Amino acid sequence: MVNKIDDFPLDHVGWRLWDAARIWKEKFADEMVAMGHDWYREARSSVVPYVKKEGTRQADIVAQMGLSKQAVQQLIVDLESSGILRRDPDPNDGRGKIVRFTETGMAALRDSRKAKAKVEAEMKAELGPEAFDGLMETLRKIGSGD
Amino acid sequence: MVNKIDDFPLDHVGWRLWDAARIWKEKFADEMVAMGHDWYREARSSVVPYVKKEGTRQADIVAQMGLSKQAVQQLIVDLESSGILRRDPDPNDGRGKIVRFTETGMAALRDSRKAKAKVEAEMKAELGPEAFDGLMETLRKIGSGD
DNA sequence: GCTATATCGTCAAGTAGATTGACTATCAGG
DNA sequence: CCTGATAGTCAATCTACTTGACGATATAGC
Repeated sequence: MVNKIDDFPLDHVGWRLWDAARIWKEKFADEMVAMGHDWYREARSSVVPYVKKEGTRQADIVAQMGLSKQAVQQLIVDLESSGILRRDPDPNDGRGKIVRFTETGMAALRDSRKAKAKVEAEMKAELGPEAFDGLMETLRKIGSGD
Repeated sequence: MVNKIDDFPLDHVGWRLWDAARIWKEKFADEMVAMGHDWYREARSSVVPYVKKEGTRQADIVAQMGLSKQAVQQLIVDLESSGILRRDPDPNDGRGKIVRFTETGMAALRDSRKAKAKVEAEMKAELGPEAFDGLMETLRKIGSGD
């Protein structure tokens, strides 16, 4: 029987954005786990969108993720030992390594797209297509303004 | 000269929401630091909105934050040693403690409202009032649907 | 009252996801 | 070739949590 907070309401954009993002991630993770991807853990998978089908240089992933190279490496190593990614030496640069999906990783990727599509569809249904599109447009504006 | 990611685009609701939330928090934190609140650090302050002016029982904060009581305690202890919060024994419950703002904390709170208002105003100006209100409405719908 | 059980806060230790620092190997430009 | 920058690695640390164990107090049932 806890009183509602009235003094310092959480009903402001910042909190709402954060909460909506949290809900999305939760639903997505649930979908992934439901499809059998127990390896899927929030942050460990954050590197996945940056790996291209042809493979991506580790340094490029670092540059795009905005994390330290050590942090990115840890994520990659984890996904490597989970059998999702593998790394080959870069033929054009003796220092570099190319990060690629394994076959398992490709399958996981296909499932992650399904999961994403499903969560998006649910949200679209809940909000209505116009509101959903409006949301996307507004969010893009926020992201590009920075 | 990094290629743009085209295979696995990040332009979907989940990522956009997360990114917008991140931008908001960043701006807010910047404002707080600009006002001299160096103590302000993202997570440590997450407990602040749950503390009412009259004081709030620690257990109630725990219940509302959705974290373990130990985690909440750590946050409170940190803010206590930063001089923002203080704790008194609950007169109605020998086990309990009441969390309150110190004078410093009240001042910080007033500034945090200013910061929030400023960031919101900026966002409203950037997006236009209709888009901003639409955003809020949509986000509330997402939050309540869960 | 008395006892069983639950709740409140605390202490301690462990984990996940990041950080910084130090190092080796390699590359690219004078 | 040196010189300096870049790519990746290893190790230690930090922060924000977690779970487990515990003592003190409160509450319900008898």
